[in-house]
Amino acid sequence: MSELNLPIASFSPLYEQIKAMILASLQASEWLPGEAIPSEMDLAARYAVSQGTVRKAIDELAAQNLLVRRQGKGTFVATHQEDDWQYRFLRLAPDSGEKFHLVNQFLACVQAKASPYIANLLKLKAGDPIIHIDRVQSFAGQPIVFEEIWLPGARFKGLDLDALNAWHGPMYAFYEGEYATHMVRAEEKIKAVSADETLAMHLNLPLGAPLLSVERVAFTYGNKPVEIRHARYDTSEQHYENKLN
Amino acid sequence: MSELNLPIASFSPLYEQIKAMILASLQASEWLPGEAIPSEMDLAARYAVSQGTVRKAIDELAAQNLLVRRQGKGTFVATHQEDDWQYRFLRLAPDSGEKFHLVNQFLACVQAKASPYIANLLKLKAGDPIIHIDRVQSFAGQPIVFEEIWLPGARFKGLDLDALNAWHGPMYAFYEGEYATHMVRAEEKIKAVSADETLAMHLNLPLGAPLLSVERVAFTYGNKPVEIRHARYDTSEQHYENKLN
DNA sequence: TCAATGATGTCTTCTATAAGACTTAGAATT
DNA sequence: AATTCTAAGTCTTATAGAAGACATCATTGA
Repeated sequence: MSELNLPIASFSPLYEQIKAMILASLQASEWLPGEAIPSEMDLAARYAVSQGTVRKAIDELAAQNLLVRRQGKGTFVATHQEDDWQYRFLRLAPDSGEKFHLVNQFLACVQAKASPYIANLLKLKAGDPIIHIDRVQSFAGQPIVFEEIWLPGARFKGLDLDALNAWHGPMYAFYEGEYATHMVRAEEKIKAVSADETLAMHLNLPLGAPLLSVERVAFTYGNKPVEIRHARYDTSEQHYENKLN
Repeated sequence: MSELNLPIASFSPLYEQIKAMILASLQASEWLPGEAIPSEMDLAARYAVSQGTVRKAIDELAAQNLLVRRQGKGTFVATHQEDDWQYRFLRLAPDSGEKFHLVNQFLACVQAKASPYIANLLKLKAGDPIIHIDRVQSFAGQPIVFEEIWLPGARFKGLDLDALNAWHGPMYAFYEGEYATHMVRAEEKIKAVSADETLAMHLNLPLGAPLLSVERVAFTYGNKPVEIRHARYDTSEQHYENKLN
């Protein structure tokens, strides 16, 4: 059924088509992060397929962490404003195994023009307006993370140091609440580097100390890159954790 | 149905019970890596449930990379002896983006007694026999990886330098073929360190050069740890790649 | 009287099954 | 040699009922 009224993905299985349509609604902000989407039955009626077909579509979106299912309650749009999502993108952990809470200090937030390198990663044109943030994060009084962030100026209009300092919580919750930008996934490239003068100063380490360099590109819906980060971790007392499946 | 003849997981959904039973067969080597398992229909008959229920169990095992489905052909036990699995556990990639093939050189393979640290990770007793391997891997003539490997002596009886040198291919394919040990998943802890004298020598770098330290624990079926690795990567021309979802 | 308890209804996702479509590969036919 | 057929596998879709969450409302007990 319903092959005629579907402009996209006409020759794929029904549940793939449903998946694409739900994704489109998500991307169009028809349902906002944290909100419930219509029930499986409602969606089945809307798309004129069975509940099980909608279910399979939702299953895959939930597997990608775009949706969150709660039996008996409903299915919700994933949000970074939840406690258990604080550390979804932070793989750094203390060697001791204890929980850790990083304290944030923003050093700068300036408007600038995109370098060719940054422009390329963010799919902008060199010279387009961007916002550049510097921050240090500390644990137990010790500065541990030095991080630079680049954001497209168009999407994050008005972001300045005051706005950042007024916010208390994870960065991605901030983007979501203030700039309607939900991060879906990210790619990281990790290297070992030596502390230069600036890094040594900010992280309170000797010149040449080994640091973990983590370059991240983060994406919203539709594989759109919207944030570049370059972090340097002092890994003398902590490590980057990764699971391979 | 069939609650009486199931010793394990009696109060979980049927498909979970099936999943556990398939997993048990896998662990017991009833079907070997690379082989096809019985068809969904056959398994359904065997466990006296419907094909769809078996399917859901297999789906989850396939999602964990324990099984591989091939439409029209069958479902197969995952194996490391496949081309596309060469790089499943190797996250190092050249900055340039090109494909790379690492050339292996084994330096040592000795029998020893487990230190408390290694014993703990491998769930052995300190002093139990282990095998300790040193190797260097090169790309384009340059040594890039220095790696130490610890294996439980009991499981890898007879492994020596000759056996290693006779093998040409990925390590995990070797374990699978020669020691009936299939790796299922791994955990890595990553740090930045400075090259000491030994490392500088092996990797042809100045003393104190920054290196990526990667400590891995690898597990077979049943969450059994069977390999410890401590690698040091020279990341001046390559990086460790990671995707966050 | 009032608060705590328990039954009930409704809306949700979750589980299980069945039927037919699609894929693959090899045998049979032309 | 190319084509068609067939058998055996997985994949897709639909349906029915079970199970969880929660609000409502009646009942109970002090």
